Order: sequence, then C-alpha cells, then structure tokens
Amino acid sequence: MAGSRRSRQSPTLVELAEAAGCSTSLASIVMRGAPGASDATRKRVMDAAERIGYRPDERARSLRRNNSGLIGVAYHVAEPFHADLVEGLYGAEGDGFDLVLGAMVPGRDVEKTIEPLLRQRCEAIILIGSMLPVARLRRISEESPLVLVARQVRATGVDVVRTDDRGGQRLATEHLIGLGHRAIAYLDGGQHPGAAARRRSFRDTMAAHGLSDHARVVSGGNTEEEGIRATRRLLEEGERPTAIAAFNDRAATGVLTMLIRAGLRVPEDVSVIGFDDARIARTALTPLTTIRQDTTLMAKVARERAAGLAHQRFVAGEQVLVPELTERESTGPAPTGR
Amino acid sequence: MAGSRRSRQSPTLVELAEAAGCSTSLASIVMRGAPGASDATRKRVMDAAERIGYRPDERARSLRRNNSGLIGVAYHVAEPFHADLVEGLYGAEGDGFDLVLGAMVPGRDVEKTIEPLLRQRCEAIILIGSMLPVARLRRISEESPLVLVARQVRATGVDVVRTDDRGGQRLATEHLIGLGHRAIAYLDGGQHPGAAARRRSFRDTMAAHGLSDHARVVSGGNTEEEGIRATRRLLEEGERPTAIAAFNDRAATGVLTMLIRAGLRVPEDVSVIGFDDARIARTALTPLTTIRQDTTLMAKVARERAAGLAHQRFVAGEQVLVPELTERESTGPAPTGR
DNA sequence: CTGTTAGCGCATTCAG
DNA sequence: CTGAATGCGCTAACAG
Repeated sequence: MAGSRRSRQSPTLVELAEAAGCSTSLASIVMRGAPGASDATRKRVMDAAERIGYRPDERARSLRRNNSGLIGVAYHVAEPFHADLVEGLYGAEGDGFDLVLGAMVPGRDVEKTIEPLLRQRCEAIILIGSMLPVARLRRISEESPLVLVARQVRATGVDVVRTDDRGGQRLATEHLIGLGHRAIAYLDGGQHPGAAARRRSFRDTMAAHGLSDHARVVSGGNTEEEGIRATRRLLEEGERPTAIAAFNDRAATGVLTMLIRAGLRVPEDVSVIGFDDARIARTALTPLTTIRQDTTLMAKVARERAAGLAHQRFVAGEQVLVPELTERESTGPAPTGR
Repeated sequence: MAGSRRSRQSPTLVELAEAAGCSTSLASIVMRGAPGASDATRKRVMDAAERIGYRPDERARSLRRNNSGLIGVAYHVAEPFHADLVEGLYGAEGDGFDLVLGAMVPGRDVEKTIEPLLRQRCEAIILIGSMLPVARLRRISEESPLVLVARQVRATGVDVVRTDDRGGQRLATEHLIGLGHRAIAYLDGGQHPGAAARRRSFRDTMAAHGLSDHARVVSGGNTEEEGIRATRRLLEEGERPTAIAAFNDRAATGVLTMLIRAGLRVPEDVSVIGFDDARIARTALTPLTTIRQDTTLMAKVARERAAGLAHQRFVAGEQVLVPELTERESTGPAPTGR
C-alpha cells in the first residue's frame, strides 16, 4: 500500500522464461531480436515481458557481450553551444550505440567527468570544448578512443572534429572591413577553445588589409556578462571603434546590451558580429550577424568518428568543417564623417 | 604504433592481483577502500593499479553488489533552467550515489530517455520539468523511485520537489499592482510545468484586487522567440498594457526585446517581470525583476529525496519551496496620465 | 591479514 | 527449437 515500493527486485530473464513457459535462451533470443524463434514464441515472450514488467539488465548484458555499446559524452551543461551539439549527437543515432552523458560543472573537471564513463567501459569518448592540456588528452586517448569536438589540437591518437576557426574569423573580419570599418575591436575569448585561433586570425586579417594600427584586441570571455564588462571598459578608454567582433554570440549579446545601454545604436553607430550562430543570435535585440557553425553536422561527424574509432574502422584524424557568414542586422556600413 | 590502439582489453582485477602479487580479494578490498588490508599491501596494490592502468568495471561491480549506486536524471538539454538544476545536482554530492544523465531532445521523449536509465538499474530517477500525464508518471514510479522536479502533481508514489508557483506568481502580480499598474498582461506558458498554476494565480490575484477587467492573458511560451511573437501580437491588438508578467525569464527577455524594438522604454512605458531568476535575467538589456527559484536548494532537496527513496528511508511526498521577489530594473511605477 | 569460492543477470555455446 | 553449462569482472562470505 506504500504506493511505490518496488515489488522486490526487477524480474530476471529466468523469471521471464518461466512466465512465458520457455527456456531462458529462447527468452534471450526474443529479447534481443536475434534469429531463432518462431513468431508465436516471440509474441508469447513479449507478452510475458510486458505482463511481468521485464526489462533487460544492461549491466549484465554488456558484461557478457563484452562490449558496452556506449559512447560517453562530456560537455559543459551551462553552455548553450554544447547543448546544441548534444542535441545533434542524439539526433545522429542509428549506429547501434547509446549515449551516456557526463556533465562538466564548476568544480567537476574533465577527469572527474570521464572517470565514470571509463568505468562503464564506454567504447569511445566525445569531449566537447575542453581546454585540457595535450598531455592529458593523450593519456585519455590511450584508455579509450577520444573525439575532441570544437577544439584544435595536434596529438596522435586524438580525433578532432572542429570548425575552421581561423577561416571563420577571417570571414567575420573581412565582412566588417568590406563594410568600410577600420577601427575594429576584437573581444577575445581568453582560454576558451578556438579563442587563440580566432584572435590570431583577427590580427592577421587586419594586417593583411593594412589595418594593424586599427586592430584592437581586448580581453573578454565567452559569456554575456563578460561581453558587457569588456564593452564597458572599451567605451571608457580610448577611441570608440565602429565595429566590434566578439569571440562568440553570448559575448556579442553582452556587447549589444552594453552598447545600447550606453545610448549607441547598432548597427548605425557600431556594428557587432558574433560567432557560432547559437540560438540566441536570432532573438537578440538586434539579430546578430555571426559566423555559423553547423552543430548538427559537427555532431553527426563526431558521432560517426566515435563509432568508427570504437570499431577500429579508422585511425584518429582531423575533420575540419567550413563555417559561413550569416548576415543579420547587427552589422552595417561604417558611419561616415565624424 | 597506431597511436591509440587500446592495448587489448582493460586490465581486470585478476591481472591487478597478479601484478601486485596478491589475491584478488585483497586487490578488491584495496580498490574499494574496504577495511582489511595493511598499509603496505594497500600501497603495493595502488601502485600496481597505477602501473597497469587498472580501472574497476562499474558494470561488474554493480551487478555483483546488486545495487547500481546510480541516480538517473532526465532533463531537457536545451533548457538553461534545467542546466542550473543539473549543476546543483552535481554540487550536492556526498550521498554515495553517482549521477547518470539522460537528455530529452526534440524527438526523444521522457520514456525513451529513462529507458536506458532503468536498464542500468538506477536506484532512483529525477525527472526535471516533464509534462508527462499522471498515469505515465505513476507507471514509472512503480518501476523506480521517482522524484519530479519543478512540477506539481498529486500522484501516489511520485515524489515532488517544486517551487510554490501560485505564491510566486502572486508575488509578481502584487508587485506590479503595488506599483500602480492596472492594465496588466500575463504571457502564458501553455503546457509547460507550472504554467497552469501561475496563470490561475495571476487571474486570482487580479480578481482579489478587483482588477479582473484589466487582467489579460495571452498565449506565449517558454522561449525568447515566443516572448517576442506574443508581445508583437499584444502590441498590435487592443490597448497596450502598462505591465507584462511573463511565464519565465526567457519569455520575459523576448518581451523586453520586442518592446524596445517597438520603441517603448522599460520600465518607463511598460514594466516587465519574469520568473525563475535564470542567469539571463541579470544580463538582460534591462536587468529583469523576477521571481527567484533557488535552483541550488531545489537540486539539493531533490537529490536528498532521491537518495532517501532509493534507500527506502521515506515515502514519496511533496516538498514545496518558497520563491521570492528579486527586484531589478525592469519594473517601475505605472506611467501616469495618458 | 590473506586466499578460496560462489554467484550477480545475462549471452552464448553445444548437444539434444 | 530447447535445456544445461560456462563465464564476463567483480564482491562478499568464509576458511585459513
């Protein structure tokens, strides 16, 4: 009467066989859809399973099969861009693997996160946007096939699926230059994945257009908060740029917020460009022009790589996806005269 | 030489014992930190484990122990509010359980999500913000202790941890009324958890203040996108309200966006209030006045309930947390005259 | 303190 | 199609 006191234990295969009036092997065959049972038996077993509430024990299964059928995914819960990738990962099912998620949260780093995944004997690990040093990545990849998503790294044994950050940022910078902007500020992403490449790309592209003197890099971050703070500093000190390129869309949203709070118009006074094409880019006060990373495709490729590595069908390599410019309303011609 | 071809299989306890020159039982004792081994042996075994890269197989462990030590968590990846709760869940460790995450994404519903969790024999399931019909919840709770977070439901066997939505929305509505607002619109959350209670609370509170005629409920949603669309409709048709209460902070952010795009000032022309006190509330263009749900506490309580239910230490019940008003800048006195 | 033994639930032989 | 037997890697008695 206690509501949900589970009736003893979960039923086992033996009990299922009893209930169905057949041998355990037959019951097993039916439960995993293997050949070797008549349709009549199949129905009888399935009905019995339904009736007694039988549910295969994955632990026993995978132990016996000697493969877990699991791909582990470590990601930052609080990062919307990661959430998009995780959605994509689930959307790309059909390889016979299940996904098991490990969340990285403040105080719970990569190592802590993947430990349980390894203990469950995941056959591959997909690590999203981690800044772990190469040496550590290498060590992990020695224990399990490792697919690193959204970060560039050159380490034997580590598979990489990423967007061309350099090319993407070049697109962004040249878009602004093409609109006539010269005084352009770049809001840096610090230690976050891709930040170094994008920063370098910004500087190089500015230099290539003879605008090195106008290229200003300010330290920022990957959150709205940091976008706001960085922009406040930017407005306080020195000459105001006519365009700001941000590390990602969240930071760009912060830039937008601070500019408007300061009474400036976007894009009339200042143009803003982001990176990622995250969901928030579309619903920002001024819809953001940004560099689109195709998370669906990245996820699909990452999952394929993980499954392939698990089956030893190929060796670790690098897949670089091409980003593209998505023009919305946050960028416009550089203001003339002043 | 292939980089990361895992050297055969993972080492087993037997191999560890061999490497350490002791019996498997001793090795086992050491690995799980059980009493019954000398410090010298302990060190010898730990060193050997490190050397051969031994890592206990959780599947075998939990199978043998006959308890998985797992709490399953089902949540919507794309929902920032859920992400906050998940962070809180991890932060509340120390009950001897590990967390295993199941992500709900479009096309992957609750049932699909918890199936793997059940197959792994999680000892309890924490389900965040699901709108599953009561009958289904009951069925799940018959297979595993179930803690429902952030939704009200009265079902035997289903444990509930939620915020007082009714009281929270009353706080919001009375805050606006207290500021002199009379024409107040409520942007409804449709089918989402808590929506019904908040909607009813809005109507009741308006009625209690004799403002039924001014209470306007418009259909909205729980995203920025829907907040924008609903506000656009709101502005097109009928008299403009002086205040808008939204189902949650994301929708409220959309409201803000649309109002400002329409050339209105917040809070001078229109006040806006949200619900949740999600992270975005602080960085919104106009920092949002909102009803704070303490996700850290909710998560802590939810995890305690889950662990307690798993150990049959108490029966399913309902824990209701008290929300509070967080005043920021998006609400102000009703505009006078007009 | 240490070693031996018997399963946990299931998949997979193999001989009927 | 069936039933019995074996063992995946580990823990938990129990006996030395």
